[in-house]
Amino acid sequence: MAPALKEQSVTARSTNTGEGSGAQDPHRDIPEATVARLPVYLRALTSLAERNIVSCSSEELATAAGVNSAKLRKDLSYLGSYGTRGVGYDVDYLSYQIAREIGVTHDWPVIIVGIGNLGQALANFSGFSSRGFRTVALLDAAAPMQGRTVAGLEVRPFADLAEIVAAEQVSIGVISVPATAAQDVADAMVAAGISSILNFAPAVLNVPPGVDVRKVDLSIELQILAYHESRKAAEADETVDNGSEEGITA
Amino acid sequence: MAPALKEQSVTARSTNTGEGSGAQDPHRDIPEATVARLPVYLRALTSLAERNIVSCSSEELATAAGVNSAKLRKDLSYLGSYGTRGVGYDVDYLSYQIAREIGVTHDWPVIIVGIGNLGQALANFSGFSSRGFRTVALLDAAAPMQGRTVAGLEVRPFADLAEIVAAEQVSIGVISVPATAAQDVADAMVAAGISSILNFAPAVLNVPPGVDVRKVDLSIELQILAYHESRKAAEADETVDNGSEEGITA
DNA sequence: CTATGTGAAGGGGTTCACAGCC
DNA sequence: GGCTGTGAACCCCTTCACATAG
Repeated sequence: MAPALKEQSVTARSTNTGEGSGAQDPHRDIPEATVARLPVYLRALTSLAERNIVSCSSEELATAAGVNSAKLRKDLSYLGSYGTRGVGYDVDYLSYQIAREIGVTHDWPVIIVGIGNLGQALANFSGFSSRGFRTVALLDAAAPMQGRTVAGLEVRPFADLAEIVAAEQVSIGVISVPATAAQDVADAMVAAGISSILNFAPAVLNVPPGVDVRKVDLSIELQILAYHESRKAAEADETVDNGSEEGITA
Repeated sequence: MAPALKEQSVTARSTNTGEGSGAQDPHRDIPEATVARLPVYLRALTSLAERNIVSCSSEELATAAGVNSAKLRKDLSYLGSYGTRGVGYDVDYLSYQIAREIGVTHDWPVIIVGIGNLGQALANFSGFSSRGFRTVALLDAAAPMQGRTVAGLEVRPFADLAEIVAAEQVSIGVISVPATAAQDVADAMVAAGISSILNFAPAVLNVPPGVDVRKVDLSIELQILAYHESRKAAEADETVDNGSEEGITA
């Protein structure tokens, strides 16, 4: 599972017109936890489609997505009733509905700032360019990188950021620079008009309200694993120490 | 209090062995959400220490970590009382206590399987080798990669996995192979004795109970951003449409 | 008087179990 | 009969507010 999914925006504009009646809201608000799983369902559906499966039950889709079926059905219920009782879901139809809800029926232009080892890997990552995103520019502040071609794109100077964002209507930026430079890059991105940032630098970013930041942090993930690994080791020791403790031994 | 003993599963799978008995002392159980933030606090503390700050309040540390102070204090309270009322926290002391709780007072050996663009970036990532982890081997199934040196380590055949894991006592593995190969790699890792996996492949992994899997998925993160970005656009349109904000439209 | 540590209240998310429809 | 869609119970996490200690 992805890291804790708190963190996201402050955009929290209460769109709640609410007052008075139960009038249908313009946009249902989907729980954040559900939003984080929709892409997983979409991928599972794509995988089923590739195997020429046209229809599936909530149980099957849930298994493919790695969740339980109750959760899957509850999640899908926030989008609407796209299944057929007693039958299941049409793979293509549900795929489209989820893609539409996420907003990836058309491609989003994305820029990557920081073309070091990680930035190059991201630029080459096919998943980027396939599922709803198109890398339109690579930027780096270091002169040696500039002008080189990575993944078919020329690396351009960081100073061109604002110009590119405006020209290509970019609203999503990826930061893969060292931690010390991350805040400056974020500031420049926000100033240029970007309102969603995916941050790979191990640094806390300060951004104004209305800008979303998601963080991917390798060493944090490893440390979380280490914590549980430590406990496993401790438990094993304990079990050896006082062999019993558990009644089921019989 | 001794809440349910139910071992929660951290990540996707891993229904831990329901260790019975209500022994509470051995290891207090720290909420998963808190565990996920401890590494963030540790990094913030390290950052403070580098600036020669020896003491800090919960407010200062919380700001550095990007959370609010109430949450920080609550989190730290699960570890014990390591602060001084009316004063704050000693940076070095608290750092050590958190590192000890996470289990990163000594380095964990890690192997990386799949030395493509991403694998090479991970191997070169200094954060890996600094904060409690040491990359001991790089493996790849493709002959052309084998024997090459990446980040000072020779790339070895995937077939050597079990041997290396045993020799180096590896319990944490990183998967950076294409999605189609990920499950096979995971199976081999588990068979070799690895019990924690960090998965970069866009695939759902099935692992037996007791094995932890954490997933880092680039396109999922982007899609979550896209969802919010779509809504921002929709809201902006709306605002333009019916210029009035609230209006009961009498 | 200051800032930590913590019961208690409040909100979300997951799970259950069944009503509703095919 | 089977499977979806969903209210309700349950549980965890966050936030508040203050007792507590220096």
